[in-house]
Amino acid sequence: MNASQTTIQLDRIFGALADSTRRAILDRAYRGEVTVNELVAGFDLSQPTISKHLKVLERAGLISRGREAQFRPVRIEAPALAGADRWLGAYRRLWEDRLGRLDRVVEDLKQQGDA
Amino acid sequence: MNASQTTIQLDRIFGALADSTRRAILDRAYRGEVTVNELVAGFDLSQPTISKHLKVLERAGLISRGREAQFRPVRIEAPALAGADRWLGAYRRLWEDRLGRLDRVVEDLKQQGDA
DNA sequence: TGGCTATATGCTCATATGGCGATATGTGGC
DNA sequence: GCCACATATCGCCATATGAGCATATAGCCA
Repeated sequence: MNASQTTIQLDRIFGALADSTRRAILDRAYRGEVTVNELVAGFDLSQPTISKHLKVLERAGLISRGREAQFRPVRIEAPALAGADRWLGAYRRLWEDRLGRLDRVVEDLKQQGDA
Repeated sequence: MNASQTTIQLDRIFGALADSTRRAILDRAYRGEVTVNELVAGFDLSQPTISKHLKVLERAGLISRGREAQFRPVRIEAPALAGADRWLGAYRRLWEDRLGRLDRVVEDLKQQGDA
């Protein structure tokens, strides 16, 4: 199951997403390219701290950095997010489709039967 | 964006998913209820270590524990996974639909134009 | 060149995490 | 009540993470 992304990549992707500041940075990058200082202005964290978060996101492949003069604009990267989405997608039938709901009913009945 | 899950819950969910052992435990629980010792047998990790992983998963709401005699069977929980999926879903247009692909083309052109 | 601005890196600190072995707790069966 | 088995918790270690301040690097512009 989920052979398309390496284990370590998924570790990094989910690890990067496990922090609200980094998720907020992604939200911001989703709306368009953004510079480090713009992020610093928006987050009430020091510039080095933001840079460190960006490094985590970059290492996970969730963002890439451009180079425009002395700016290093942050751009969101779809493939890593798509990888996480693909991993989660394998479980989607648990809550999404008719078959999944039916499974849950069966599970619940089994639970109650055992109790 | 993504108001349905609290920040801390998402921190825990993604944090729990950021470990390959825990993802493998979920894979296993997805195929049906499983006991701690069954997991220990399958993972080449000590029983306390597995229990600790289970605690992380439980705290994130990704599993729940039953009680059948002296067993505490592990059951996968859809809502937390669905929460993570919903969060990721907000970005899905980046890689999935026609509009997303068009956006990417525009972005790329803009990039090249700026370079 | 020199100075200004944007960003990165080094250091330190406090806390979190993953692993282990040893041991405690809980539950069913004799 | 006691034993055996399943699971949880404790204490410990090594390493990782997030934060800050101070400082270094890098690119523009005068």
